[in-house]
Amino acid sequence: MKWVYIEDIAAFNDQEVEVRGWVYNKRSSGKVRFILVRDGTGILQTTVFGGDENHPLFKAFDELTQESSLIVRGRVREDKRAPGGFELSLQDIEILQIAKDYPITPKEHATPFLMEHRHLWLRSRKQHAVLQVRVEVIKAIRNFFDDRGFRLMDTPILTPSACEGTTTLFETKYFDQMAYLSQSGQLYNEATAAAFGKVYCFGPAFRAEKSKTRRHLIEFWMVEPEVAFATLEDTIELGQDLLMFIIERVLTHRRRDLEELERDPKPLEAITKPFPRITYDAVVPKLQDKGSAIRYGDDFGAPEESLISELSTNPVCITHFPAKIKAFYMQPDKDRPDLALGVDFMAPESYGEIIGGGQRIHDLDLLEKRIQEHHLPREAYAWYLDLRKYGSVPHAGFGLGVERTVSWMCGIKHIRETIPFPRLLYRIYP
RNA sequence: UCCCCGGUAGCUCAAUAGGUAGAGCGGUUGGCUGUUAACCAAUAGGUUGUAGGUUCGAGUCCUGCCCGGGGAGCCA
Repeated sequence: MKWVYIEDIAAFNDQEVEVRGWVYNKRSSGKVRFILVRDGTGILQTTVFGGDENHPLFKAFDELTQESSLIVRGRVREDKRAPGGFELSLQDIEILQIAKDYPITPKEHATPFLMEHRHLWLRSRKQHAVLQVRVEVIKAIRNFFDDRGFRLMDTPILTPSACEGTTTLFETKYFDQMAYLSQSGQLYNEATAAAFGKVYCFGPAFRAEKSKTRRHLIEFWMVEPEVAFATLEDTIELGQDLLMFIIERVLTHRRRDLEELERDPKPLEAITKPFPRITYDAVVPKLQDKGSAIRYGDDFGAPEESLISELSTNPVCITHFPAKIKAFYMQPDKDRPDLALGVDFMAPESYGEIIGGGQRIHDLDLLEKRIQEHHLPREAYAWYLDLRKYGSVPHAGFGLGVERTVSWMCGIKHIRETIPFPRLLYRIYP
């Protein structure tokens, strides 16, 4: 008998097939019994009819518990009463293992309990849907850049020095010296961009910040494109196209999962190019009018991010930040050197910053000056300075946070559900 | 790091004013020929996070510690 996956079951109507999976739930109404079988691709209702108590199928049914592993065989039948429209009339149940006392029941549980059982929680419907969206988002990102001629250039995770901040790095021993887990691949991207023109890196980033909010993970995934000869303008265009592409893909391929998550697709469908742009100088008074206590020169907090997202149903691009609150490598505006050519994309619906980027300094003297001003060890940046010595060109890029994007797509509150095994401030198990 | 909140059955919660620790779900047993987190009946299940203190008496009040949740700062 042919082994098929539940997501393909419609193609096998009225045929005898085999499904390998786990018991999601079972129900009984005396002489009619139902097993909901999940196989990783979906959930299928299987039925056992009539017969007497000693029928082998009934005996097997009675033995089964939630999450027991099994192979079922039978005929696929279209039936409106079955969730999904198809069910399997069972001829055979082969039990692989009886699961004893599966901790996650089909009833309510609190988050701490579920996080403690994250390895099992992944089997639940909603978690499954969120991670399916994650898969789609990642695939969309890869396709977007690959199809536009970007070269995937993996950047190192073990690095000899700080990229941006210095107090938020994970330290580890590297034989007889110290190394740090990467917070960003950007500096290395600048080197590969000079070698390959347009590149992107896609990997985990580590921040030892003691952040305890629904928008932070200690370990998160980030995609970072970098383009030689590109300006701030070009990088805004690129970020905009990328987000449009991701949204379109999720809406096309993962509509079922959005339904499972009760995510209203309308706010996503309403997003159109171009995204509104507003400078930092212009947005601060608007925020103050809306009641924010922000002062010129402050960076945005969560309340400001929410207020900005109220400005439009599209993501909003904030540009030209005070150079002081941005990273040392940000290119200054040529008319207003106190402003940095950076951009932050704020997602709608209060999902906050999902993209941060901008144009990098390409002038050697200016970069040297900034490294000094920021008290960074010059030796560690020798290779980075080389990029400005040997054929320096303007260049720009950004970083997109995968988990923040996925929580926005899914309309879920907490970022911890958007990665299979989240690393949080007070949780590294499982 | 700071602020706020919580820890009672396997899970989700309840326990008036300090006075014998309860319910639903899950488990088990039985019933039901189309269930949709099925339903109905019965049944087992507890050192109230931990260490101390106050009291005739503490789940309840006080202190320390442990664990967790929400938020701030910072950021994607």
